[in-house]
Amino acid sequence: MLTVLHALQGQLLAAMQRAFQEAGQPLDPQLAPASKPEFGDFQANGALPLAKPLGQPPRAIATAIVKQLTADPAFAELCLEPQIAGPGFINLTLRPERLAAELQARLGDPRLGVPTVEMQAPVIVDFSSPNIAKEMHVGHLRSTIIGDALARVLEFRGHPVLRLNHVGDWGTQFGMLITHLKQVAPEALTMADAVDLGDLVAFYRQAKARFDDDESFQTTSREEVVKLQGGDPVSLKAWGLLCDQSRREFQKIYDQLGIRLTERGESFYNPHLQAVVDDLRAVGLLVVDAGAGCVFLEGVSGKDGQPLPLIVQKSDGGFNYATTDLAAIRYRFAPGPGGDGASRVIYVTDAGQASHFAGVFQVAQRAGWIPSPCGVEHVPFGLVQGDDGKKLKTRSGDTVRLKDLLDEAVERTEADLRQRLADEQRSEDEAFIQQVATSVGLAAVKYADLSTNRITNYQFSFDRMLALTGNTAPYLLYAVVRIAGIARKGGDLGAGAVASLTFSEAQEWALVRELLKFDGVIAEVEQELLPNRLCNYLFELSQVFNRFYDQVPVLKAEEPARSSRLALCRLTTDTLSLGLGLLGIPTLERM
RNA sequence: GGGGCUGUAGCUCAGCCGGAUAGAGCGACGGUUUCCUAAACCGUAGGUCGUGGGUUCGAGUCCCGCCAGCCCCGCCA
Repeated sequence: MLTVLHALQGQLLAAMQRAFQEAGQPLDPQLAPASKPEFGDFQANGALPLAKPLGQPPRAIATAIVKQLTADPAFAELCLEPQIAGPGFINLTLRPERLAAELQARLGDPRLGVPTVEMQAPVIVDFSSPNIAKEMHVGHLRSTIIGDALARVLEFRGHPVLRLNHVGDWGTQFGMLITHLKQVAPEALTMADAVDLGDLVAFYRQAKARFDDDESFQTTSREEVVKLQGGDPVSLKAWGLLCDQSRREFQKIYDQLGIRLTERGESFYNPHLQAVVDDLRAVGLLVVDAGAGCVFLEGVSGKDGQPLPLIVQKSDGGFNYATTDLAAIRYRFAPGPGGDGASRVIYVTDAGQASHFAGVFQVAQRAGWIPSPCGVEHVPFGLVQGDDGKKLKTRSGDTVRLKDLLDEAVERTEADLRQRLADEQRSEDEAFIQQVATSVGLAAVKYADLSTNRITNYQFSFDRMLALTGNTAPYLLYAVVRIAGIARKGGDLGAGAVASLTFSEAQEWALVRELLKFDGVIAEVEQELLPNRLCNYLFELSQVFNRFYDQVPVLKAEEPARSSRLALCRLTTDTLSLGLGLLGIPTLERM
């Protein structure tokens, strides 16, 4: 309905100009979707702010606007007679035939009315980013799920999206890992093929334990870091083996979640780190303080009111994460072939890194690495908390492994499903049970995360996310299943445009109006980067559909109502499937 | 000390650029099954939007103070 909205916006503004062109006041129709169904489809609040400057009652102003508006034949074609309500709101209701026409246009449209962007510069979404040689844990859950959903929405809008996995594949911890590897599995370094190093987490723990206890191991580890940074072939080979092993483990999770990522770890930027510091020096931003290369931040002061530095070169000459992040920004905005030529770079990381990114972005900005119309954004999200409101931990107090968390969701779903089958005396084969349990379980985890505003902390609860009622994945998936049921029972949902759509019931019109909101919601998510807006919409759509399904017969209806209702079913399932798909959630035929 | 985020119904959360009587879901209570999957639907109860000021036609929303919780603050990421 965005095109309708824009048309109305123009008509309202023109009407206001005709009515009050002498006023010399800024005119804004303040057009918005109606706050309640009884107010129609849209409301224009623009009369109210004019009351004082014009010295007229707001309802009189609204009346004057409406008079001009109704004189516009284009408006009369779109809307019924506007209503003035309350202190001076102008309520607009679209003509039923316009609504039906809008719906008709979406029936044959795989994009469901969502336009494709013209601009073709790449958008980078930086998300997930686990550390090599460590396991993915609950801390990676939100970044991975939210980042994937945002990437999908941007891709759907037509942006070329680069999904970057900025894995932690460099740093001092590799000294001890490589030293340990060389001593424990020297044969791995001489073999041509990748070897299975087994449980990397245990491997990491062993290396860490030795590093903490054994002084000579520490010394060797430190020397190993230097060798690695110096490009020693054996050290590099060992490093590569560790990365490969980690990569295989990460990939299992990504496959399970259906998430596609391009790995480009921190090490990728190593060749560019020195240039970052050189550039900063060249533009006069670099200050050496206590031996460290710093850029002092503007508008950020520390304890004694002194400006706070961003350290880009340690006093020992080494680089740190700020250097790497700066190198990444510089590379991502730089034109090809030595850069990505991005127009927008989005970082999906936890809110705790907000000040770090603010500092890095400021320095990149001042260094001139972010070209003018382009933008860099931190997309923060809150902590994952347990039922107790504290950071989520296992019963023994350990960090929750992502794999365990996902497995438990699937197991719980399976147990639920088996119970239900028994209660209903339904019989399904094993493959069906596994498929439904996996699909619903993972969908529930994703949806629960995506459906709350990402900025606040998120309270993780299997019971809530797997509930079959309320704003949950199972509820939405069930709406899709119901429509699939109608199709199985003889409803033809595959037909093209229906000759004429006719609606008579309130539930039908409610569904029509809800379906037409889809394009606006997508535009909002693209701009605000808030997936919960899409979740809320899909939940409301499911509710409106369930009301319709409950109260209005489809298959048993007489023509022409039957075809029109089937068209509503078809558009509902298409919208839910597309919307859930953009959240990374596949739908089911039966459950 | 400085900075950031959060505070809305018993619980979990929405709330768009400041707009009409602040909304859902869960839980509670009460209904609905010859009928497309009741994993659903309908209804009732439940609020000093942390708090005190300010801005204005109008504030949950914007500004200032305060309270509470969480997070960040020089060589980890």
